[in-house]
Amino acid sequence: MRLSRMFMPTLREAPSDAEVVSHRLMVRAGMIRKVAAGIYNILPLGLKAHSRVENIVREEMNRACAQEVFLPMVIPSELWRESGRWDLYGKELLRVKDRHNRDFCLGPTHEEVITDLVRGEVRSYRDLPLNLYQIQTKFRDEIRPRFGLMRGREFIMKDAYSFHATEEDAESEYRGMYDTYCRIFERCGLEFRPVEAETGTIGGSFSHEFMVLADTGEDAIATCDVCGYAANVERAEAGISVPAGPALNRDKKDLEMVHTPGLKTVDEVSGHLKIFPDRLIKTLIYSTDRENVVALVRGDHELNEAKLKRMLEAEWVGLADEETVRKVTGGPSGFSGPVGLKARIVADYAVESVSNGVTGANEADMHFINVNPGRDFHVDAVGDLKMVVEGDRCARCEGTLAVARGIEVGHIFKLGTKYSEAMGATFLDERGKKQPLIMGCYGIGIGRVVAATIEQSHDERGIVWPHPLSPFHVYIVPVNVKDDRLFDVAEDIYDGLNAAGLDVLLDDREERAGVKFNDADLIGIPVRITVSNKTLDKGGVEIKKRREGEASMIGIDEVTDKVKEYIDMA
RNA sequence: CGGGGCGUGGCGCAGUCUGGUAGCGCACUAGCAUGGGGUGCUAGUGGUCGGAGGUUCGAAUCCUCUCGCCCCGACCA
Repeated sequence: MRLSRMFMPTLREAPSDAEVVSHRLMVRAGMIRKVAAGIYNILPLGLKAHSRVENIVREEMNRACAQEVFLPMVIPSELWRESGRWDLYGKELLRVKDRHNRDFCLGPTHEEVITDLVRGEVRSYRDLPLNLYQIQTKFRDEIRPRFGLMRGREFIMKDAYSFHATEEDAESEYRGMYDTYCRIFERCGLEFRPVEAETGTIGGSFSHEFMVLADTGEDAIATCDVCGYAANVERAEAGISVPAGPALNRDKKDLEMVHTPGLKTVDEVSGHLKIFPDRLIKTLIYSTDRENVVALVRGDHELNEAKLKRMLEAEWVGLADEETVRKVTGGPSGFSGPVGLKARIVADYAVESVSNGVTGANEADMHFINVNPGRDFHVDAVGDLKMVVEGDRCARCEGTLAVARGIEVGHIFKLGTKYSEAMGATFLDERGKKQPLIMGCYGIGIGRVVAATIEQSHDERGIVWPHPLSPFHVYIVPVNVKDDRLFDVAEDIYDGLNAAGLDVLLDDREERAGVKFNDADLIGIPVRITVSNKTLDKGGVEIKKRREGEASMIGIDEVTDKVKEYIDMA
């Protein structure tokens, strides 16, 4: 490709709304342009990077015997009503009406469509197993799109769905996809980590996320360096830590009510009473799809709603509104406590070991002190409810958890029969018995892989593409296109590299060398060949690797071999 | 959805408080020079000041409404 013909509008400055480095660099390199919040045009350079990722994904999915299909983006509401998600998915589901006033949605994910397709065709266990995937545009009306392609509303995703006759087959497919995903991200040149994850609105029995490690990541992951346990903090189990000795042995004093005017937060109350926050019992009133519950965590801990939801086996949980708080506790929010409550009370393990603690008194501006679990209030269920933090004990071994940030680029789910049962997708087994299909689903955010790559691989001058994802292999800079001698050599090299099957960008613009060097660094092509009279006089051209600082001289006839050698070894 | 902020040429911004003929840098066009890290000089192109309504002799500037975008929050009682 000749740069003079390429639509690659590079920018010296980034738009002020671009915050993270991948977003800034993608805009500056002319890879993307914004159309609306979370909605982008993808320009040639950006599309080439996307294609590189897609091709790797295709190759590996095909190798794993998955087959590519292409499903519609506009989906009739009936399918979503069948699965129950029309009502459950919430505002992220963009709903539209057609001219007949019928409801449709823009597909944020395709379990319904694929299940509908498969239930119509698959009759027998002989038709199984099946793994179908597509690479397609998804739309999720995100609450707050940001960071360019990292959290867009419209984005390109590879999603695969598998169907099996037995649990064993389904789990073996899940493990197969796990391996396939590892291979995909390794081939992309990413530093990543698979972690145990929450299943969210997709549902299913268990799942793993594939996280690219990056400080700008929106997810936090907890890892144990002793046993290798790794999980999204939304999911991560907390080990039961042994409370400090004196706390256990403290004499139980009499319950007492104290005046705490206007003091609601843990910090305010503990500051006022001059005690550590771990003496407080934080009392959270939750509404769920079936009842209101009281959840207790220690004052210095945070509640993990996903854990609460699982413990309660609820469809959804959410903090209760003021009115509900009053109904449950009899007092205003900010002064809730478990003492005397009739509602169901669940508590984190750590709450049990608080003695002579502090809680709200279910009365405005009042707290109890010297509260003791068991004596002053009952707990219906105890479990792991806290959000893990750096330094917590690992739940699986004696190690300690570290918390790092990551970008979720892939997610695999063992779905089970959630969709097949809801939508009547069944097959006949060997004995002629009707069974629901056992499903799995496996997603990769293509654009996120691109963004995460840049997030992980850049310097102050621009992008530094890992070879497999780079839009071009080589960038040729003739320092002066008006000099025929030099430009002819550049064109010969260009032809030679093209003939060798490489993707080459020839900067034939009438720009100064400095401009070209800066653009070359910005768009991050792995190899740069500079053609100038200075080097031609010494019988060669200059080769510079984007990842390395120093350039070196090579003979003109060596260029193709040297470039191939460098590109292939990555 | 709550709070805050911003909409002025393609991009980055000043001007708004205190109303008086719309400005800077980059980019773009032409010419000359230059030709290894965003070069110099000269001459240019390009703006309904997000939109609608109002106040005023006069509005980018004041008032009302509206649209869009960004940031924070929307879980710690």
